[in-house]
Formats: sequence, structure tokens, C-alpha cells
Amino acid sequence: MTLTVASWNVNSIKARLPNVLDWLKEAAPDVVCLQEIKTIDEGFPREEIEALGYNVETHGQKTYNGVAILSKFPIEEALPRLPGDDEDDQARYLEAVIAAESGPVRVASIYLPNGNPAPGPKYDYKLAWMERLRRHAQTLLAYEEPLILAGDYNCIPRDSDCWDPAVWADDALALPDTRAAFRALKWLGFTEAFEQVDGRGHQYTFYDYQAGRWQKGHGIRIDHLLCSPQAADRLEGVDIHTRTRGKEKASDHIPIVGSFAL
DNA sequence: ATGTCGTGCTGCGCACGA
Repeated sequence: MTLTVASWNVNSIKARLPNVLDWLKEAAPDVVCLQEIKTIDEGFPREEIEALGYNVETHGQKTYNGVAILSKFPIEEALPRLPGDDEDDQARYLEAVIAAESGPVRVASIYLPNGNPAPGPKYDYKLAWMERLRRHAQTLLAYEEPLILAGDYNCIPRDSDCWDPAVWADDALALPDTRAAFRALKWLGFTEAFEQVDGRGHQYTFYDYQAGRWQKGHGIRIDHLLCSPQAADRLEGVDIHTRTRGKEKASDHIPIVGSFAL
């Protein structure tokens, strides 16, 4: 059996619904982690997506942020919010246990803070959020089960993951502290799926709407799948569905899809 | 240097976030 797990920042589920439905029909992933749904739970187009055979869990918020998990398999438990700061009211984290045929698979949909402008309070929030994620991920790894942390990490891991490092040198997505925090998370024992099975530079998951970035091929790779050893051991491939970016009313992000022998 | 989207109301143009 192959289990496919995707991550896609849709930049508003309401504005993107036709594109999302088309892609779900074409790609038919088993599990989808969505980010930036930009709606409260009650506004999520649940029926349209359930009609394609998905179970739906959402952790929504008005206007900003919001994450969701879609699954063709039952969702056994769903845990909104990243532990570690009860004052944090931004909807950026949703974790769920999927009852896959091979057994439980834990997934999280992650919308990591952008952090610009840096330095400043938004960058401080980003780094604090990354440390909270690291601590929680450490707890999850101890379960020793297939675990995939899927999302928009707002982190360009390497210079070769953007078209021009000079443009990004002072940006919150590429600053040394951001990269160090991402590595600290990974070094707990995660495998970054694309890096493991492909690893080429200049394979992008985001092209800004501005400045003709898509037309010029000026992208960045910021959407990632982090796999526990039990998931990484079953990892068979990763695809970036670049053609979604060329459609009418496209999201600025592109879906990334991991295939697992699970 | 600029560029584009999406949201929501201080609402039919603007501010904000990305």
C-alpha cells in the first residue's frame, strides 16, 4: 500500500475552492495538510470536500492563518494548538492521528510564522514558535510511530533553495537564526523528505504574486515534510505539483506530496 | 523602485499580512 501525504498553503480556502477541488480529484492524495485557510471553522467548505471522500478537521481563524487536515482514512484524534504558550491565539497548528491501513500515522499541519520584518517582535514570535515546535516534536518522536510534520515552514533551508540568495539574505525566511532553528528541529531525528529523496537545488514551492516572480522562475522552497524515522523508513518519493501554480486564481504556494509504503 | 493577491470593514477604498 502507498499512503500519500500532501501539504499545501492555499492562501484562502474560499478563494481557492475550485482549484483545490480540481487538484484533489486529479492528485487524489490520501492525506492533505492545508495552511492559510483564512476562515473560521464554520466557514470551511466542508461538504464540497467531504463529497470527494475526505474526512475533515479544521482549526480556523478569521482573516488570517487557519489550518486543516483532510483524510481519506478516519481521523482518530485531532489536537489543535501548539503547546507551550496559552496566550498564543494564532491558528497555526493542527495535529491528527490517521487510521491508515497499516496502522496509525500521526500528521501535523503547520503554518510557521513568517517573521518579517526582522529583527522585531514578529521575528521574536517566529523564533519562539520554532522553539515550541522543537520541544513538542521531541515529545512526539518518543512515541516511535510514523509521524509527518507537514507545512509551510517559512524557512528557506539552503541558499540553493532560492533563485538569488542575495535577495533573501536579510529576510526572516533565510536568516541564520531561522535556518539554525529549522536544523535544530530536524536534528532531533527527522528526515526532510525532499532533501532525502531528491535534494536538487532550485525546486520551488512558492512564487510570490508580485514582480512577475512566477513568470521569471524566481521561487523559493519553504514547504516541507519532516518525517520521523518510522515514516522516513517508508518514504518512497516526493513530488512538487508545480503546474498548479500556472492555473487561473492559483495559490502562491505549490502542493508537495510525499509517498510512503504505509 | 515597483510590481499582487486575499480579507474585512473604520466599508464601495483602504489597511494589513504575506
